[in-house]
Amino acid sequence: MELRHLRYFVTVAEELHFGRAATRLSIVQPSLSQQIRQLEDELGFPLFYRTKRSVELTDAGKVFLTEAQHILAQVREAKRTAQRAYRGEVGRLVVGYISSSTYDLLPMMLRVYRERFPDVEVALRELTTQEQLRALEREYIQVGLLRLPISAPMVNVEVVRREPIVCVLPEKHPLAMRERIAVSLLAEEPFVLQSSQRGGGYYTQLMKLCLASGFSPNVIQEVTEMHTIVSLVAAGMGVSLVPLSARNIRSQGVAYRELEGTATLTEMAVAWPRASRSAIVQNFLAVAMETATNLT
Amino acid sequence: MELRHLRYFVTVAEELHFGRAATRLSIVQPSLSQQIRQLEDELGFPLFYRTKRSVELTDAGKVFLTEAQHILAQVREAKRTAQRAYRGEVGRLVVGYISSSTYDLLPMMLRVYRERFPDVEVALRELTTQEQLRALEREYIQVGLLRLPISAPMVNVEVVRREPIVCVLPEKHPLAMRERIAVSLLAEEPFVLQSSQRGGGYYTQLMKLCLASGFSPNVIQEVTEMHTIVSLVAAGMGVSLVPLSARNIRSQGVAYRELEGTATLTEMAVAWPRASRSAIVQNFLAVAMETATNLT
DNA sequence: GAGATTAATAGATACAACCTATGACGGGAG
DNA sequence: CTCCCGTCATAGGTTGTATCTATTAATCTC
Repeated sequence: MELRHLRYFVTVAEELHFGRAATRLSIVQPSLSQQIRQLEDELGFPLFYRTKRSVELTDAGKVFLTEAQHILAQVREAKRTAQRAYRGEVGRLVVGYISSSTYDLLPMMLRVYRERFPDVEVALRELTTQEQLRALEREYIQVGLLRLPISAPMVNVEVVRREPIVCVLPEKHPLAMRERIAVSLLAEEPFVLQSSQRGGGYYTQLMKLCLASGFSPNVIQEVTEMHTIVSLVAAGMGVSLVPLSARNIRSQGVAYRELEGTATLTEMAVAWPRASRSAIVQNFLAVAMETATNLT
Repeated sequence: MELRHLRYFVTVAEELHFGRAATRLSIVQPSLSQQIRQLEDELGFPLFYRTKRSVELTDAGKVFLTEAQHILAQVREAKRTAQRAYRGEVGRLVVGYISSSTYDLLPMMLRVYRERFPDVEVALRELTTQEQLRALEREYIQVGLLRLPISAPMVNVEVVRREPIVCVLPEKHPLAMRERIAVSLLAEEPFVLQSSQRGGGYYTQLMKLCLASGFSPNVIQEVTEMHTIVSLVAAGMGVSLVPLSARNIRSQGVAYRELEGTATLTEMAVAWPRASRSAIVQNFLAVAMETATNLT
C-alpha cells in the first residue's frame, strides 16, 4: 500500500465516478481502476459496489474512507510540523542564565522570543557561569546567558552587554561623597563578594583589578547572589565592586560610584555549543543580539 | 511522498546506518540513499546530518520521525479497522422491534449479539410492524423484529417464533372453567384489541379468525400495548386473543386458554431490506436465527 | 434498437525504483 | 605515515510497474 492508493481511493469515493476521479487525478480511467483493484486485493475486501453504471461505497469502504482521509491529513500535518521544526518555530529550548541577568536582560529577551516563537516551549535553569559551561557541554541546556570571561573552546559566545564595574558602598560612607573612587582607596575596606567558585571569571577579574592597585581585597563575607551583596552593603557590612546594572536592584541606603581611570568593563554574553546546528538556538541568538543592540 | 519513503526513513532513523537499514529493507544501500534524498528534497530540509562515517537525525528529522511512525501505525490500524468493519465486527446497527418482542425475544438476541460483537453500537427503536416496514425502506432501521403477515416485496423475512393465538379472559369469567374455548363462544363478548392501525397484519388475522366463526368482534376498547390488553382483561373489561407468549406478562386475575380446533398461529420474524449487503445485518440475522432455534 | 455512458480487460510504453559498479572520504591499525 | 576498511554518494544500466491507448462488455436513454 502506498499513499497513492489512498489518494486515488479518496478521490473516487468523493466523485463516485472512476472517469471523473481519474480526470481530477490527471490519469486515465483504466489506471485508476487498476490501482483501486490493487488496494482492494491488499485489504482483502471490496471498497466499492460496482455495477456497470454506478459506483457506491461498501460499509467497510466508508470506514476505510474516513481512515484514509485522516492519514492524508496527518501526512500534510507532518510535513508542515517538521518544516516548522526546521525553521525553529516549534520544539523545546532550555536556557541557562545567571541570576544577575534576571533584572532586565533575560526578561526582555524572553518577552520578544516568546512573542515571535510562541510554539517553542522554553525552560529556564538558573546556573552560574561555570555550571552553564558544563551544562552546555552535556547538552543539559542549549544556550546560556553568562558573564565573561570564560575559557571553553567548544562554546561560542557573543557579547550582549558591556558595562563598567562600579563601586557600591553605604550611602553614609565617607567615600560616597566623591564622584569617582580610585580602586586603591578601597584597600582597607571590608569587601562583600561572590565566592570565587560562584563568581567564576568575574571573581578573577576583580582580583586582578585590586592587585593592579596594589592590594588584595579583605573579603569579610562571601555570598551567592548579587542582590544579597547590595543588601549587605546597605546594612553597612562593607563595600563591593559590581556591574553597573546592579543599580537596577532597588535598595535604600547604598550609593554607586564610578571608578577612577579607564573603566574596567564586564561583559554579559550568550553562549552556545560550537557544534549546535539547532535552528531554535539560532533563532534565540538572533533575538538575543537584537535585544542587546536595542538597549545598548 | 509515498509510504515507501516513510518506511525507509523510519528504518534508517532506527538503525542510523544506511547499509544495515537497506539490508533490513531488502534493498541495496544506494537505492535507500536515493529515496531518502528524494524525501528530503520534497520536505525542503535535511532529515539527517551525514558525515562520511556517521548518520544522525536533525531536530526536524526527529520531529518528522515521530510523525512518520504515527502515520505508519495509523495505516496498520486503518487496515485492521476496515477489515473488522468488513466482517461486521464494528459499526452501528439500528434495530426496530415491536413491544411484544421485549418480553423475551429481543433481550435474548441482544444479549448474545452484544457478547459476540461488542464493538457494534446497537441502537433500538420501538416501532409497530407497519412502521418498521417504512423504516426499513427509508433505511432508518437496518433490521426489524416484527409480526407476520406483512406485504412488502423489498423486505426479506425469516420466522424466528411461531406460536398459537390463545384467548385471554378474566379468571372469574364463566368460560375460564373450560380447558379449550371455541372462537364462536366469544361472539357476544366485549373485546379489547390493538387498533387496526397499530395491529397491522395481526389485526386482520384476528378479524378473519372471528369471521370464520360467524361474527365480527365487538371491540369496546382499542389500546396500543399488549400488556395494556392483559391489564384491562384482568380488570374485567373484556376478553382478547393474544399470542401465547403474552403469558410472560405477569398479571393477576387473568386466564389463558387454548382455542378449539386447529391452532391459529402467529409468527414473529426478523426482517431486513432485500438489498442489504451489510455484514453487520448478516451477523445479527445469524444470531437471531440461532436464538430462535435454541428456544423453539 | 442505436447511441451514449461507464467500468473492466489487454497489451504497449515510459518512468522511476532498483541494482551493480565505483568513487570519495575519514578513521583506525600497523 | 601509510594502507585498508567502513561508510555514504554518484553514475549508468536494468527491471518492475504505473500509466497510457485501444477495446470490450454491460447498462441506460432516446
